[in-house]
Amino acid sequence: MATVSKKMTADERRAQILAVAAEEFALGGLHGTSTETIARRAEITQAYVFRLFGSKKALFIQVVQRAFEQLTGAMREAAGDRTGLEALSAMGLTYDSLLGDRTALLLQLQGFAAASEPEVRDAVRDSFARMWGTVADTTGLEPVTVKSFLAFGMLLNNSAALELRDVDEPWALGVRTRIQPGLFTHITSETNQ
Amino acid sequence: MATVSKKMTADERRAQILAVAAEEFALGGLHGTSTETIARRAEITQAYVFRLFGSKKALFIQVVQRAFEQLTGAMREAAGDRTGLEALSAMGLTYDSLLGDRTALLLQLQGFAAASEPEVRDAVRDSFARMWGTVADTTGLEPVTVKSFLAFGMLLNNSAALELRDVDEPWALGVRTRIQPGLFTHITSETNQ
DNA sequence: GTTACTTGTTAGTGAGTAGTAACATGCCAG
DNA sequence: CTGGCATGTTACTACTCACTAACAAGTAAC
Repeated sequence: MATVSKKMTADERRAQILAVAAEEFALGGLHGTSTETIARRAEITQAYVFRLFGSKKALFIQVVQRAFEQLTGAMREAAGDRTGLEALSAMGLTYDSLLGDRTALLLQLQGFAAASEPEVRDAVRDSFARMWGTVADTTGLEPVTVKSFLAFGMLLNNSAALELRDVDEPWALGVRTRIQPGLFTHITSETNQ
Repeated sequence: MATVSKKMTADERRAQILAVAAEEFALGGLHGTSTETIARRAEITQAYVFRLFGSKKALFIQVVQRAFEQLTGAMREAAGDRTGLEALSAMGLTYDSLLGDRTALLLQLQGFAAASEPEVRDAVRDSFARMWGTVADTTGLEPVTVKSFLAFGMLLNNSAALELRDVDEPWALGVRTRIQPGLFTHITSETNQ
């Protein structure tokens, strides 16, 4: 038999479901993905998904949170001991490199898009706050600079959704233009602080 | 009788449905909004929505396109005869002022989020390209500057989704920090062009 | 090898879904 | 005032959905 079909521990199964659900939710979002689809890809019954996660929304929130944590963790790691603009530069390169695996970027986007559900909104607020905090703390730079950095990240999420990699037009090239992080700090806020 | 219930022309009805659908799709997205909901709010039967728009996806695409056009048009109008940074500054103020009416911003977001559907993706690519073109043409500034400007726009969309207006924490204040557009041009691309 | 427990399935519910076809209603031109 | 057309509804289909309860199967300890 090709299918081994042994029993997993609940934790292993949860991890597997989270992985599958991440890919599906990234494309379909909260409402465009069915628990049946996720269950089928994990080769279990749909009922068991509910036993392990309680509800579809709860699963979605976990998946989105993990995506944020993955990105935030990767940036913190990339910065290492560096601070200031050097840290920001390292973070930027990491974030860019994640274009290869669009999943985490799309999950951020789906999190924002589903934020009209209060529980999702609260979770995403929290995750985004942590991401902001990480960038602010490790770089030690001004809020405006952090804002600029994250703004480019949000644009990157959207260009991942549009698959701009495949578009060869001037505007799409413009969106893909790399930013030189050394000059981030020249953006200043109106209220000089 | 309180309800007048006269017949409208198809064009009037279409306009009414588009208005209602905009509000609903802005919150629920393509898959989180039912045609039944839209029809009920427009006080017609759900079947008639299909007669006028063909499919839910077609209606969604029209709604998203109009949201992009609304924003793009408002920016072009705000710029007026101005060019360069003055035009960009005027545009930025307009975009910001739209935070009051979150609908158009959220619809952009929902358009990106539903872009795994090829028809949606193509439509949003097109709309976004037009927005890029408008900013690039009216300001005449470098691609990197246009990119920065639009990146802040994308962040604004997301902060509208999270209702950051209601959040009174440092990071949320940071996200709301206004950018001084005069210093946009100090962001440069890595590949000096 | 039986007990106790965890992992998993079967089978179903009730509600909601996008989309269709056939019919009704109001309105205007002649 | 009537014929024809545009506006709208009724009634339905075939299906999918999230979620539940009750039961089965594997596994580890003793």
